[in-house]
Amino acid sequence: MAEDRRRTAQQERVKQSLDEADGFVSAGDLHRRIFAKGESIGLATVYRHLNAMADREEIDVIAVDNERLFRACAPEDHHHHLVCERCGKAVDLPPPEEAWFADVAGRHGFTLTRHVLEIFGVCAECAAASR
Amino acid sequence: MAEDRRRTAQQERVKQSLDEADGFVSAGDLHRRIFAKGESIGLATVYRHLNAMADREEIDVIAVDNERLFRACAPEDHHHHLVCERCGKAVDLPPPEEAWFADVAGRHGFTLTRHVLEIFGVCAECAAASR
DNA sequence: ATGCGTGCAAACGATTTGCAGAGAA
DNA sequence: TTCTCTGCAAATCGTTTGCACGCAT
Repeated sequence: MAEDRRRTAQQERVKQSLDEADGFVSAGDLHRRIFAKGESIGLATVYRHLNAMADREEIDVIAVDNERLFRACAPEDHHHHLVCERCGKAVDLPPPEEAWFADVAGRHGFTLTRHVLEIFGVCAECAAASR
Repeated sequence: MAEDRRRTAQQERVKQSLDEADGFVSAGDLHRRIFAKGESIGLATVYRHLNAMADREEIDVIAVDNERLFRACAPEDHHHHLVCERCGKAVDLPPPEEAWFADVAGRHGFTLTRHVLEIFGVCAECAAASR
């Protein structure tokens, strides 16, 4: 069954780092973050755990440009982010428009299953630093 | 400027084949379709035109898994789609909320660079077929 | 001891780029 | 002629996989 999985340090590192990262991160990002914490892991292993968790639907995945971004899935506090492309800082966004999605979907005869919204930009500090 | 572009047969082939393809197609698909019509073109050239048109926002691009899909699209009905998870059918979404992104970003001191919005669901037909 | 999990490097598929030659202006 | 566009092949990039070894069970 699905329960013959082993509990390992790497498993934990990937999951924890993904939790710490607020918002979407790429596999490479995550790998870098883990090393930044002084811990070690192979890039391939990061991918393997990321894919495994995605298969089990424990995390969210979106495809952007030529890479995939992963995010710890927290169904309850489902909200969106405004992410700084320079420093990675993320700001939570209020979900007032949440209903709009279901509305639009329904208007086109669709049954809504999931949606993803991420906004990227450059925060005031980074903008000031680069000039 | 933008007007020192030359008009070539390849340019036309890419654009026309994209028009003929109903829905989203990958660069490789398009390349194959062009050959299927007895015409010829280099794969790199297909990519170059696809990217050029995408930059000019003459076509739509969505990232799925590890590849990008392109589709002919009128400049007015800008971005964002409602995608059926079963059959892949994509419906355009009106952009009335477009301004909301820049607004929210600005309110947090961010300079907007790009945003990702994906809405997935099951279309009426697929919903009916699966029951 | 048994076999899943890991690291490394090679393999891969999609996309990009360098460069010399072809063709539009 | 001039200078952009094209084709081909090599180069990148993100991701996956083969294989031998280590470690959890």
